[in-house]
Amino acid sequence: MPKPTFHNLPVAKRDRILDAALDEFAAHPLPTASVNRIVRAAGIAKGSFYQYFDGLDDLYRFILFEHGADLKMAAMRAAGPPPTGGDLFDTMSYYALAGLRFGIAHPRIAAAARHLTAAPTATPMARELQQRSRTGVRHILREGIAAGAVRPDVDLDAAVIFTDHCLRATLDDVFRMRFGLDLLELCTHPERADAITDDQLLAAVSVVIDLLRHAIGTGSRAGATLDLDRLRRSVELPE
Amino acid sequence: MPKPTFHNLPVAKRDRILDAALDEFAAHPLPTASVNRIVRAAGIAKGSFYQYFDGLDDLYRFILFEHGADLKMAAMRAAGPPPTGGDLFDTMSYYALAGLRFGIAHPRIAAAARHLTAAPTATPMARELQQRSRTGVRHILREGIAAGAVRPDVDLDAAVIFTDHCLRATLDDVFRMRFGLDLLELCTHPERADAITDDQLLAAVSVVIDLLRHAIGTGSRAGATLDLDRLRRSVELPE
DNA sequence: CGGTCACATGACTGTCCGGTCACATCTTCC
DNA sequence: GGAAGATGTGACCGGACAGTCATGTGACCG
Repeated sequence: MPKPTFHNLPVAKRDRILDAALDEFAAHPLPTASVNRIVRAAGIAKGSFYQYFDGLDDLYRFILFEHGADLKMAAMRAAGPPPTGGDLFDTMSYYALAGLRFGIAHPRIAAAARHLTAAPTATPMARELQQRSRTGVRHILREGIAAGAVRPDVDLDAAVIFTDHCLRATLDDVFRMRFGLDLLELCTHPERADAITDDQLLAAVSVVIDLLRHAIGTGSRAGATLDLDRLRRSVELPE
Repeated sequence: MPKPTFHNLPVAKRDRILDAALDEFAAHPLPTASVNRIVRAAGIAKGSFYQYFDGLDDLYRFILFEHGADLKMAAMRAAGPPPTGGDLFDTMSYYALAGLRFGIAHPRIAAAARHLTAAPTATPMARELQQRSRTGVRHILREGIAAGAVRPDVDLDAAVIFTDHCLRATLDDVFRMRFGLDLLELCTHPERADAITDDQLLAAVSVVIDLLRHAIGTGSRAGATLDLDRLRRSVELPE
């Protein structure tokens, strides 16, 4: 956790630091990120950095798990509840779409998170992020099975891993392929996102969700509503 | 490419260097790998290293794309052709199983490759590895469509990405989950692989392939034989 | 006023790194 | 033998890094 000194900072200065940190973490995974570069970009003294944070890890964790998580939750909430009448997979589409939109609006956060999820060496932070995601997915799949939308004969553990990959890595790649747009490019050229229409985004999501639907769905368009808050509670680690 | 001096080396010395490099690349992705550590472990002078290789990239590329690729191809060939009578997905299982076995036998190579595929920043080498894999998958899917084993209405581009993720990342994770065994642990404790039976491995593969079958298969158990050599040729970059 | 406390600063230390190069050693061939 | 070329070597250079700390600054309070 950042030290109290950080939270006491004037907003402008705090934002300058967050901005520099986001730039750094979007461009570099934790092991190659540099305190020196951040303080240079933020225009603060090195000593000050260590008065705000315990170290890079501390800042990284704050950016992803507090700053980023808050922004994302707010965005999901602002999107409103999914339209009624769809089945479980329609609801998943809806949230996946909101997730994509969030990544487009905040490419640096998405890029930082991807550095973590993609890291092959399982750091505690990566584990935590993965666990959060998979706990949520498991929750959804269990509801799906109960509602008759998901085949009850799937191996749940494997299905969780599979669905998680679909919703994150595969969707990411399909997005990149369809729009020829890497997250990092989006960080430096945010205007490129303007060319993307909602229909195109939805189409990209649908392709992946359809594969998912065939893979684990029952074929009966059973309905299921995902309660965002319940989902969130299920995901959050015990305190 | 390594310089001729490297290939002229006495076998024992060359193997010492390869061994040290494999240790390093299994434990560290390219950006944090260190020449110093390698030469220390291999017991050679730093200057010698630069007489064998242009730099770390050079060695990394050699390890993955020559040394590793040769070993893997040999292993696949040694496994023999897939049993006849199965459909396309059975054949995929067969090769996926051979791939898993290779990873167990050569965990350091598999770990190094994963560092590359997982890296979120698309280096030229990562791109090349991904392209090789996806070209092969595309080849397979097209044959699958022609043979009636794969739904012709799938979006081919998306299906390639999807299948590629299933066969590599998802399978990897399912393996890790089922056996509680990370690749890196396997590097340091190869004896742990002894506890794994072929049946268990096949079961892990089958779970993933079944999801894949549901996702993109037609349901008709159409047969298709994958010719390893033709596949390899389709994957190799034009020279 | 003086004293205290929170924050700011950047020079400094010790470490590691990649890459070089002048020199040593070994091989080969005449 | 001895010359020439190939190979081996590690001290050395410049640069980057994380983290520290003595010193400075300014605000607040009695």
